[in-house]
Amino acid sequence: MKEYDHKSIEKKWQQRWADDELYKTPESPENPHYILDMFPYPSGSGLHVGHVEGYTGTDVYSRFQRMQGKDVLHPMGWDAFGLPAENYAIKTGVHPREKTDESIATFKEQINRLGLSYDWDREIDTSRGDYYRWTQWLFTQLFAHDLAEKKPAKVNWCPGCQTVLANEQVVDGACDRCDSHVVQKEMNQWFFRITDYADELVDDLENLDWPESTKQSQRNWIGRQEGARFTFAVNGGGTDPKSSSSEDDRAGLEVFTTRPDTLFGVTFMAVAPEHELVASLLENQESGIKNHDEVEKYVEEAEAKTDRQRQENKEKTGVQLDGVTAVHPATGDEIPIYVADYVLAGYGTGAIMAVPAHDKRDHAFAEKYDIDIKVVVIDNEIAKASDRSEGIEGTTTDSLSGKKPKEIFTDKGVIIHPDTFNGLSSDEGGEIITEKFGQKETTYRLRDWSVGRQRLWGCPIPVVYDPDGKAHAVPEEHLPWTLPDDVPFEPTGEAPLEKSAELKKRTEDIFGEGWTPETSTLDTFVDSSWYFLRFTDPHNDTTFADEKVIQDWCPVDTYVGGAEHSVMHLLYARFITKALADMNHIEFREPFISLHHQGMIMAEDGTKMSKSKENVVNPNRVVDQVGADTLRMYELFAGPFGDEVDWNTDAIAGPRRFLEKVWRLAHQQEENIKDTATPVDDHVLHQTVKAVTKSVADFRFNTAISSLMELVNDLQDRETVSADVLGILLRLLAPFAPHITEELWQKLGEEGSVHLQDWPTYDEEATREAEVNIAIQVNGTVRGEMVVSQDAGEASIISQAKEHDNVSNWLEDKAINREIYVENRLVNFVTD
RNA sequence: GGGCCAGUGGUGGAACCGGUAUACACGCAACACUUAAAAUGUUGUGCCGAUUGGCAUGAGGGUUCGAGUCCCUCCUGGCCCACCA
Repeated sequence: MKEYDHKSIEKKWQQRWADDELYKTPESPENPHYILDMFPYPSGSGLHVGHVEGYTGTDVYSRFQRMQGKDVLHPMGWDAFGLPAENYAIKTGVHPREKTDESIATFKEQINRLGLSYDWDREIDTSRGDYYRWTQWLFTQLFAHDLAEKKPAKVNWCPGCQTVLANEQVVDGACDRCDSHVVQKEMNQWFFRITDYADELVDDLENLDWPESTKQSQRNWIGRQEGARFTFAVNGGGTDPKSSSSEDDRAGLEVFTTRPDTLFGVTFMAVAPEHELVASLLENQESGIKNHDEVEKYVEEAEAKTDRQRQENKEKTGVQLDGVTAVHPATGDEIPIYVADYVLAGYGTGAIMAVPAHDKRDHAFAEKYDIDIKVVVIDNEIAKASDRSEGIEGTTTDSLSGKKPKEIFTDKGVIIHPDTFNGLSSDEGGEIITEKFGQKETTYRLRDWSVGRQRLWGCPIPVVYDPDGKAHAVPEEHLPWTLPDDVPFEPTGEAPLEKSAELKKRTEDIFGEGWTPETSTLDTFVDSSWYFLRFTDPHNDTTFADEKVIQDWCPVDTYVGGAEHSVMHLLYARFITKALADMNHIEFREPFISLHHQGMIMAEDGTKMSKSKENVVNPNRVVDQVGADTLRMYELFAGPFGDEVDWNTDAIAGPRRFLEKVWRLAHQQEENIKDTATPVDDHVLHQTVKAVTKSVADFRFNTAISSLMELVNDLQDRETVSADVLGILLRLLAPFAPHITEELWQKLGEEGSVHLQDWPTYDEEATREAEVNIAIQVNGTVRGEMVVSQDAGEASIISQAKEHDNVSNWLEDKAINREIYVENRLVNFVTD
């Protein structure tokens, strides 16, 4: 018997499959199934065992679907624009193009050594003109439909990367790439209006077969809040609130709240330092604000701070706007207004009605500045007037401060008597109060998507400016609007493309004197927001992808990638899909029907694998030592697909031994075939086919593998194994271990590749065993076991059970109250 | 503070609709083969007792003939979000 030599076998079949174009995507699919991995950024450090689990999962699933007769689209490509290559260029002077191509070559070689069944004819590279031409086309479409716009905005500026960052890229006030402290800067920026789709992006999550945690992350990110808007008139500064002139912001201070039921508990207002009311009070000489300088100083200090610095300061701070008051819309009470930096300018209206009795932050502020606290809700009911001084103990206020409110609710100047709401639930009261004094409002945490980057290694924004400074999309015939080649790498603070003479000249040549190019590039999330469409028709040079071909394959049936993309990438791709649907380019509104996350592979010590800790496992090394088939099985067997697992070199022995057993089994079989006609009617076999089929369909690869191990353990104990049975084993195993199964399949003398065979089927009837072992319980505790035949009736089984030696001892002198029989499982006798 | 998830042998984990908890694998031990080792094979392996018993799925309650699974309270850990009104 030959030894199992994984090296020669894997090399041989990888070559053969490539020559035979075994994984070519069918042209006109009748039974399409689109299985997609999140395509990687080809980093310089190469593929990492963490990638392997995800890619192997989709590979197993793709092979399984093909064997079940599906036409499978399973492509791979490169999310190739990005900062690391540019930073590497700055450091070494090597052009990002060169470095990127090198990295891609490394990745591809590593992927191919794993025996993954990608159709490489469909490879895409987002940094190539034939791809980004259509990214630019997408931009011009959004621009034409008012979904892309340039607007002045305070943006996150990373001094380290010399660029603008999206909110999503700022982690705890620091750049998520270089960790520099992010500062705020006012700039003109390109945005995609994702907020137009906020409601649909929330509502459509309902119908997606995605992990609940991922849907929840998206909901949290979008942050839809139902609540109410109230307008508080502003008094003071010599302006009569009732004669509000339209351009005077002080006529009404608008607030958003999710707790309209607490309206009668408002004792002060707080506005963000950036709020326009503050600015107008400070600017207007006659505003009558008495502490002008103090307020100005506070605002200046607050604006110098980043959000992070404001958060770090746990103590709430603020300054009262002296001489100005707000008028309560229900009671007419005059209420003090404060500027306070705990109020966020970017959320809601940038101003709040403060209810210190029912909000922790407001409470802390009120305590500090000695402001009234009015309890208006007790135990989720609008408090009765008499309760507003009594019964406070043990309520929210009590738990907040241990203090009694300083002033009890007053009905001075009440328009509608607040007692009208007594005893209503918080929700009911809130609704009525909203109706009478304000209006319903929904607000979102989601901001528009800032897509401009002052970087070199990205897709150029296809926009030029006429001599008046008006933006025009570059017409389609000039796409791709190529990335110029004459740009120095070193960052200077201005956009790298600013320094390109080539780009300037090109713009003037085409559009005329005085025209200038846009010099920022697109966020790489734009590149990856539509790539799944391009895979359906990657070589099309007249459109981004033929509409009919897209319709053939899309939406993606099965999408797999890391949970770290739960928000950004997945949200952006959903938005672009909806926008393209609204522009009538595609006919579906969700890109990914079903989604799975692969778990992270941690280092042996349970920490993240990282280059600096030198604990990264290179898949090539493992493939050399034990083979790709073993590595694939090891990673899928280590635990549930979505769970994080620690790499464990010792445990690789299990799958390797298993494959060696299969190897020996096949060879022994070859040497002493006694009965090739043994019918395939064995219940173990049928049970295995059933279990593996179900497990793979559910992405439960670890249990699929253990079922296969059980089958092999069983076959090993038999004197002979027929070719039929071996053939079934090999087909079940083929998706997991494509090389060894192909080798053994050929050895069996079968026609064609094992990967082109039909998936084995099972007969439900045949999975049943003639005799089953059932448990006998007395009062729920197992007291014995017995073997019964499948056709024995309930009555006979129960009487047999009573005869059981041990059980009869337990039943002696007891009256049986109930007899419970569960088919194929157990009998339970319930006694007194 | 909010959201989501998890806690089962020495280890990774299995247990589908509430029905014999610990499948499968790693590790460990003994034995066989061997001059020896490796490899392979066989047997054993939750804990306490040693006889047919008792106790075990983070802790404590509950529902049930029966709970790892369902409900309540709590503890621990992880991930994401967070001065979002």
